[in-house]
Amino acid sequence: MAGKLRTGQVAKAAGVNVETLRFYERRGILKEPHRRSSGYREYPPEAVRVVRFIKRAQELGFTLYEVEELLVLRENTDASCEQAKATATQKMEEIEEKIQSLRAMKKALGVLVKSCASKGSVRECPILDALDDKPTKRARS
Amino acid sequence: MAGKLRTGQVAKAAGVNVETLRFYERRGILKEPHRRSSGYREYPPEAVRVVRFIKRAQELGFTLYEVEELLVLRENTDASCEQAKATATQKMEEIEEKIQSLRAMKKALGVLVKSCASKGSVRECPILDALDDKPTKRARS
DNA sequence: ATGCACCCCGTACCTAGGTACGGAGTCAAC
DNA sequence: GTTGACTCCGTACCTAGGTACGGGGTGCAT
Repeated sequence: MAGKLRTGQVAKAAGVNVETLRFYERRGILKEPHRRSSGYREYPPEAVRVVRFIKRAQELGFTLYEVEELLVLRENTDASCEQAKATATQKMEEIEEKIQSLRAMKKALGVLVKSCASKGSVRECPILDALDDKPTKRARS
Repeated sequence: MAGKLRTGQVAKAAGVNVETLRFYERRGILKEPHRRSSGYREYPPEAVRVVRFIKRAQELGFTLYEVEELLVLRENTDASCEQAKATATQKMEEIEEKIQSLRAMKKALGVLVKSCASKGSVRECPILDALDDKPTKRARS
């Protein structure tokens, strides 16, 4: 059950093109699927989710390398547990900082919209302030 | 008060290199500063904040083009207000979706860390699920 | 009035992340 | 058993976002 998928099907379902799958495979971010005797790749349905994850994570500002780290965590839950835990914890912090920045940006845009809606002009636009005390390097403790 | 800055100073303060400033200027994302009679650029202190904003926004997954849109909003608060409002509102939605995705990712990592801390292995890692139903169209509140 | 750091500009080059090409083999429906 | 869509692989090419180079001018402290 749960048919195996071929490259074209995975690509279409995930919204990427076939060459991208091969590219990810070469990069090691997508692991090599089983092959038929003909050489055709046969992906498990999960592959689609992996690829979608990759694309979404990229939109969130993660590099392929970082995405790979995240995916490794996924498999790696028994071996080198402490290591994995440390990585995960650190990623969580990074993610939290991104969330904070995005919240600030959203808020700043909200202010713009509102001032725009009510009256004409706003001096001192808040957008720059939004990311000004950037949590970029480390959230201040 | 508040001296004008030269390229090197802005670059250093913002953590980029000088060529990057020129590159942004060519791209139109950083507007051309005043020049001395010698041809030297003189930036207002705010330029540093603009550049930092650009860098941070990129880390949040925005392209330079998108960053430009955001920066344009900043200046554009009187003219074509309705237009600006629409753009801002749409960006806010996009940002909210990113926040949702990041929250989901963070939570998934939390599960990993916990399961890792307590016992050995976890089947069915939650990371993929995190972005699986990406909030692209329907953010769950 | 010289030295050294800094700036100018144009142009070439680089990395990340794909995309496209093209000749050959495979699958399945007709 | 042929046809048309799909897949294989290697290699070349492309876009975004910078970086580096190099020859020449500037600023200012000594």
